[in-house]
Amino acid sequence: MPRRKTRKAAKPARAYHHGDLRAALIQAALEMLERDGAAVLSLRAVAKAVGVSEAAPYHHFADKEALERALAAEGFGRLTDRLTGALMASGPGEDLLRLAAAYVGFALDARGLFRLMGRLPLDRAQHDELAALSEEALTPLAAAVARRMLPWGADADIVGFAAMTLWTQLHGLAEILLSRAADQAPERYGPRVARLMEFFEDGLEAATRGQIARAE
Amino acid sequence: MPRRKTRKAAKPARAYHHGDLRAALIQAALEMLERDGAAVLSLRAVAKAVGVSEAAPYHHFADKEALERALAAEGFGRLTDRLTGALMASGPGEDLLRLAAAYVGFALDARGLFRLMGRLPLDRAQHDELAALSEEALTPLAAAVARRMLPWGADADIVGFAAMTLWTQLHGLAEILLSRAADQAPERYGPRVARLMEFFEDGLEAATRGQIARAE
DNA sequence: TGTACATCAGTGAACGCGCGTTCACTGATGTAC
DNA sequence: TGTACATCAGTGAACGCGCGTTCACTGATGTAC
Repeated sequence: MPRRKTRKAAKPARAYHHGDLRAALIQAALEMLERDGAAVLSLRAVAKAVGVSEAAPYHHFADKEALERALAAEGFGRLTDRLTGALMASGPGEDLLRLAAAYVGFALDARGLFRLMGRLPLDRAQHDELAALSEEALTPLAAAVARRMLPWGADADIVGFAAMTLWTQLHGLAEILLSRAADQAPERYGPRVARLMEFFEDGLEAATRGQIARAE
Repeated sequence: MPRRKTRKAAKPARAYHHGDLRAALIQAALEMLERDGAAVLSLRAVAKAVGVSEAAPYHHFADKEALERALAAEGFGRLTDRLTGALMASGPGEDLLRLAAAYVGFALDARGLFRLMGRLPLDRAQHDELAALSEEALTPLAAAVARRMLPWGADADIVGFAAMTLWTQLHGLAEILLSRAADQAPERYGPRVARLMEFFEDGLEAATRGQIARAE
């Protein structure tokens, strides 16, 4: 087996150049986030976990908040993937329940990351990439709501509002579950999520009827 | 004007004994919470703000978390008061809207405190006083929902669930508004809250009809 | 193919900071006699 | 009413820590010629 000195892929175990330190820092930070919680994340500790000097991260992130925002971006991406996957895997009529389970499941599986995502400011006004990513996660929710409501004759405005309502509903439930350790077992929160979605679906029908009644 | 040396009330401006240091620490901490955010609250800074040594707070709070829990307790009390007041001041039919405005208003007026309340664990299983206080805040919500649904023939179970739904809904909306500075002007969130409550009320009716239909 | 060199991604040490908490102490207070 | 004393709520100094960030530096890499 010949040794190829110039190939980047054939790096020794502890090269001076890391290869992809940025990704490694994010990965380590994600792990620490779940182990220790979002409150105690530190750049130094992340660097140490990767086995690199304290100053090294500054070649990849301007400051601590830049790392946090990169982590949150990763988080919004994962949430979007999870919701999209849930929507795709849904049979007719079960999409809302699946989406709800996916949202709450994400919050509970990635508590540290979810809390970090929740505390960073999202300001669309200043071209915030994070704000855009957070809105992307809404897309599958909006799609499911539209699929349900449009055949009934709901207009786009009411569909959009219903999607926001679903989002705030799921977000509130997730936050509240995170505060209460006792409620985090699937057999505890599962029925609650199911019933919440029944309630929400009843509301969708009623809101559509209301819109039509007002139009007549 | 005679000087009364033994009267507690006639204390000099800077007495060795403070009088009510515990309350003063809480008060100062509440102010710092709103000024600097929940993330950077420190016992030392609170002591300094009150003008007392760094060690003094330990005569009143076992550790930092004890202070935080006292602050959160105060917060839940204020929230309960605010919701109760909103309910009392409501004319017929406007109670839900008023409660919603009160909940969101509290979150926005006391952002630091609200965030602190949201991140402390609430474990009813271990006789957590804070968990009990957080449930007290639900009472006015449940009362308003009951007032609405009971005349329609809803049973206690569905009323209880609807109250929880209202809570998660309002909590989610509040959290999301806190993340987005642009949405925090009353003229922005006011209509949203109103529409959310219309949607919720439609849901209440529909859920009650659903319950009755299932029972027949 | 070999070499000079610019560029990049690291290092290691340090700065200055604020933090939670503990300790032996002391001044003030209220009470028993 | 006066005094001794226990108790309480403060002080001030210190311990040890981890943090974000900066700096001058150096080793590795890729490229122009």
